[in-house]
Amino acid sequence: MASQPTIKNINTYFMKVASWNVNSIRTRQSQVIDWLKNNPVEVLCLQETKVIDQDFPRLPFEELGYHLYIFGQKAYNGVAIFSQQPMEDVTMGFTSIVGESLTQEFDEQKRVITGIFQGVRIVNLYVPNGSEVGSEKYHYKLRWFKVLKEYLKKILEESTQELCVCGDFNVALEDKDIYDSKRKENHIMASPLEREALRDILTIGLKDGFRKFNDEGGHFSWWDYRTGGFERNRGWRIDHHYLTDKLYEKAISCIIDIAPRKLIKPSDHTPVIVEF
DNA sequence: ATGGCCAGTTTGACTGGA
Repeated sequence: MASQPTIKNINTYFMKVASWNVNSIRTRQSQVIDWLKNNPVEVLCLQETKVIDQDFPRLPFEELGYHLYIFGQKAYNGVAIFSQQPMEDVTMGFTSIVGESLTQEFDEQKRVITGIFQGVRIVNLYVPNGSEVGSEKYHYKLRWFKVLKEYLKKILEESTQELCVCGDFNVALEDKDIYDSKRKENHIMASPLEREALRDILTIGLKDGFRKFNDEGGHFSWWDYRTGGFERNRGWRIDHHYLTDKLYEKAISCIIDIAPRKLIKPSDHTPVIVEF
């Protein structure tokens, strides 16, 4: 776990932003509440909430003092941001940022939410899974990344804020982000075109917060339910925080908290927390 | 070597996840 700010860095401590694909907020409600009590992060970005907005369990999180910004749909996808103070300029989906001509096929799936917290623009993403390399869903994922780049470019052009772009990217950028990379060379989430699409987005000026602090392999944020994956540490690092330069320089930690993955009936993902 | 689990809905059978 990340330590509390020390004397040395206390003047630079500003906030923690966590990202967690919970695989249904209703099923994981009590785990998220418990986690927030132990980890009172300023901002929590959730993915795969899997519930329409009117059925989202707001109250228990509001009772913890959080403001909720939610963008959900029935059964699939769904993103949310919880924040300890109100956020400004909250926007759901791609369309209002980049216009309808690019995004018609994308905003039916609720995967994008952004807002400004204490002068930092938070972008919370649930990138399409892609199913299998070469499938229709795979090509949808690649097109989605192209629109994401336009979206982020537009946000960067139009704002003075630094960006924290986080979420479930469904891409492991490097071989060391996968437990057995040699056997996954053209696997979904590791294929060259997916990695190229994500790397291309990062060229607009974003850096991986986790890799500021850790060069090692073997650090994962998702483990398959089916394979006994967690027990064998057969995982992937696919949940990321990408930061613009000043935030990257300011960052003082980025850690993966594997404790929730050890619980009974866990999400298959576990939270990742950046502190700056 | 293979496939294995989980959540939600279309419910005891599908889709989608990754």
